[in-house]
This record gives sequence, C-alpha cells and structure tokens, in this order.
Amino acid sequence: MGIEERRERERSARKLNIVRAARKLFYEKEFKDVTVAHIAKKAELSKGAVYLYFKSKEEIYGQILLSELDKTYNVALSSLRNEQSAQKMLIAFAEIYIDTFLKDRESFRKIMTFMLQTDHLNLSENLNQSLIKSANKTMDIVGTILQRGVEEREFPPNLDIWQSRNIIWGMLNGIISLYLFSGKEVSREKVIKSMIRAGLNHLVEGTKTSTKQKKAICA
Amino acid sequence: MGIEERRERERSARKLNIVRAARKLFYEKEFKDVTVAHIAKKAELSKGAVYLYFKSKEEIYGQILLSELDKTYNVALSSLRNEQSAQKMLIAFAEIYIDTFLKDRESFRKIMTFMLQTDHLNLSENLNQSLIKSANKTMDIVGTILQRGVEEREFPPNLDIWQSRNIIWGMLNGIISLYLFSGKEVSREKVIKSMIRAGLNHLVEGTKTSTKQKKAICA
DNA sequence: TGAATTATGGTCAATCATTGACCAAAGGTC
DNA sequence: GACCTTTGGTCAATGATTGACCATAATTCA
Repeated sequence: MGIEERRERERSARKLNIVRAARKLFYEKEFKDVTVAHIAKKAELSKGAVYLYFKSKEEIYGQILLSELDKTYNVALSSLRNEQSAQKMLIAFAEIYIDTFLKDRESFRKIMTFMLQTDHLNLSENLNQSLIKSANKTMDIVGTILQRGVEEREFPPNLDIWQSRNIIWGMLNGIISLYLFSGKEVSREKVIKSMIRAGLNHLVEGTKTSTKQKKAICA
Repeated sequence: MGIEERRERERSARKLNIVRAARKLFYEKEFKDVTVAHIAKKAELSKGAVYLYFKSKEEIYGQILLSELDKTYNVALSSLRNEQSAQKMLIAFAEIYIDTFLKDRESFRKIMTFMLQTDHLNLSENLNQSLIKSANKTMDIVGTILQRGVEEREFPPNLDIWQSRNIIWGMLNGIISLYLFSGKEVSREKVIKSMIRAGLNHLVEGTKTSTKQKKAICA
C-alpha cells in the first residue's frame, strides 16, 4: 500500500524535523530557556503538531539524548574491528570516544548532565530505560575488550571485569570533564589523549603486576 | 509565517511528484492507455488528491508538455550567447535543438504529436495558450538570429524574417521527424546534423543570391 | 508578602488535506 | 442491443494540523 507507506514516511520525516529543530535550540540554550513554541516555530509546525509526535518537552529532549548516545555507541564500535592487543584496543576505543566529544562538546555536556540528574527530567519510564540502556552499551564495549584480554591471556584470568570496566569508564569521563571545557583549545586534544593513554597503561600494567606479586607470594 | 510557507512548499512538491509520476507513465504508454488511477498509484496518492492538484487527465499531460517545451527553449537560448555570424548561430541553434531530442526522442514525439492535434486534447484555453506560446518562444530564437543577420548586413535587408523563420523551423522539424525514429542509431546524429547543416547553408546562400539577381535585373 | 501580570506547557474544537467508494459515461463483449 | 467492464471525475468521511484557550508556574510590583 503505497499511500500508507508514504504517510508513514511523512510522519517519520516530521518527527525527525522536530528533533533537529529542538536539538539546535537545546544546544544554544538551557533546557528551561527553550520553549515548545520556539521549537514549533523552528520546525515550521504548530504546537499542537509537536504534541502529536511527542508527549512532552522532556520527551523531545530525551529523544535527542538517545540519538546522541546511539551515535556515540556506533562510532565507538569500530574500535572492536581491528585484530590487535586488548591494551591497544582500549586505547583505540578511548581515542575514538574522545574524538566524538572533541567534535561536539555540547553533546558530552548534555549526556553527562543527564547522567547526573536522571531523576530530575520527568521522562517516561520507557524512555528513561532506553537512555540508560544505550549509555550502558557503550560502556559494555570496554567490558568486551577486557574480556578479550583475559581470553588472550594478556590480562590475569581473575580480573574483575565489571569493576575494571567501571574504573576505566569513570577515569575516561572524569578526565574529559576536567579538560573538555577549560584550558587552551590548541592543546586540549593532546592533553586529554596523553593523560588517558598514560592512565590506561598504568591501569593495565597494574593488573599484570598484581598477578605477578600474588605468584611471588605463593612461591 | 513559516507554517504557511511550509504548506505551500508541500503543495508544490506534491504537484511536482504527480507530474513526475505521470511523465514516466505517459512516456511508456499512449495517452489513452494511462489511467489516472495508475498515475495516483505511482505518485502514492489517491485519485481524489490528484484531482485536487489537476483539473483533468489532459491538464496533467499538458503540464508535462509545457515543461518539455520550456526546457527546450532554455537549452536553445544558449545559441544566442556567442558572438558569431548569424549563419553560424543558426547552425549552432540547430545542433543544440537536435541534441535535445537525440537525448530524449520521446519528448520530440510528444511535442510534435501535440502540435498536430492541439484541438483534440480538450485542454483549458489557458493551458493551450501557454503551450502555443512556449513553442513559439523557441521558434522566435530563429527569428531573432535572422534579424541579427539583417542588422549585420549578412542577410538582405528585405528578407522576410517571418517567412524564413517558418521555412527553417519546418525544415528542422521535418528532417528530425524523418530520421529520429528510423535508420541506424549509430549514424543518426551525423545524418540529421549534416542534412540540416546543408539545408541551412543552401537556404542562407539562397537569400543572398536572390538579392544579387534583383540588383542585376535593375542594372 | 500578597496581588497582579506575564510566560509557557499542554489541550482540543475548528479547519485543512486527503482518501477511496461511488456514479455516469464510454468502450468492449456476447 | 443488452450486459459487463473500465475509467474519468466527485465528494462525504476520515486523518492531520492549527492556534486560541486554559491552568499553572514564575515574575514583577507595591
């Protein structure tokens, strides 16, 4: 049924158009300073039409965050494609992840702000769950790399993958938070990447030394 | 008013979509074998929607012819841009005109068929007039070139421009009709162009010789 | 500090746009 | 010539959208 398909395409296009318009405004101003009337105007629709596609202002915002998170995940996935050591993969992942936010600092700000106040946004349970799930997907890439390291006997078999993943994740986002919005722009990339590279190397060496020390004690 | 502008753009886009769908079908089949239901289906609209934008099936067809004629005119206009002799301009015009239809033979067929039965199509007076006018515009390029030839003293000052224009126009279309749909495709372009070039040269020389003979008789 | 005013998220009756069943007429078949 | 099929064109019903309106929150002012 071409007519029904065309209508569906039009609905999708209209929804995407609203999201694009809203995204621009949310990136220019704070959430509370953006009005639904303004979003509607930019999308060349009425307010009623915006509410046809979205339950609330928060739903629009959440949808934007969701697509940011999904995009970040899809980009970071490429770090799994090269056959190389787990340590090198971790560094490759981190660099791709950092690049994503160097290109779009506002995206990082929004995502991190959301993480800090998931209970404040008044999103539907469904959307909230999707956001958490999407964020976790990217985090899980780190876990996948660590698991490979253990399987290739590069990391100790008793490595606590869940804990290590979270430590790496925290360090990554913590360092990016420290330097993404401050310091000299010309050296920002270098500072962040070298610091994270050093931190990852230290962490990896630490897991190996821990195993050697345990073996030494047993001898 | 963004909303009204968006609605206008959507109406234009929908109309263009109908014309595109119809054009494909009219180029595959005869006018009478194409149904409005089929056009609607190809455009992914209902029949009622098609009649929202067009008064009748003939109106759609006429609109398509109009855009073909306008396109032909715009392409042919470029022959007026080069500063050269009127004779060379005529040949340049002819070659551009021929190329248009070598690329799209069906366009030529449709336009010529229309010329042969303007009274059969049952178009609105308005659309009919637009079609005639558009066809005449292209023809008038020939007249413009001839006028320049007279002004540059390349052609005799007493040249009947209207008559000469029609002679050239008739010869052009007559020769194209003869060879566009028959003969070997590989030599088609060469045959048509060389024949028209020869015909134009003969006609031009004929206008010059006519003036010389008149002068000789007066002496 | 409370009243008045303004701004805005969200709603819904009115309006606009589209659909496809229906009809009349033309063409085809037996 | 009666009957059937096809199709151009129509329009009541339905889907999509609009923007005035309302309730509530935030802001301003005396």
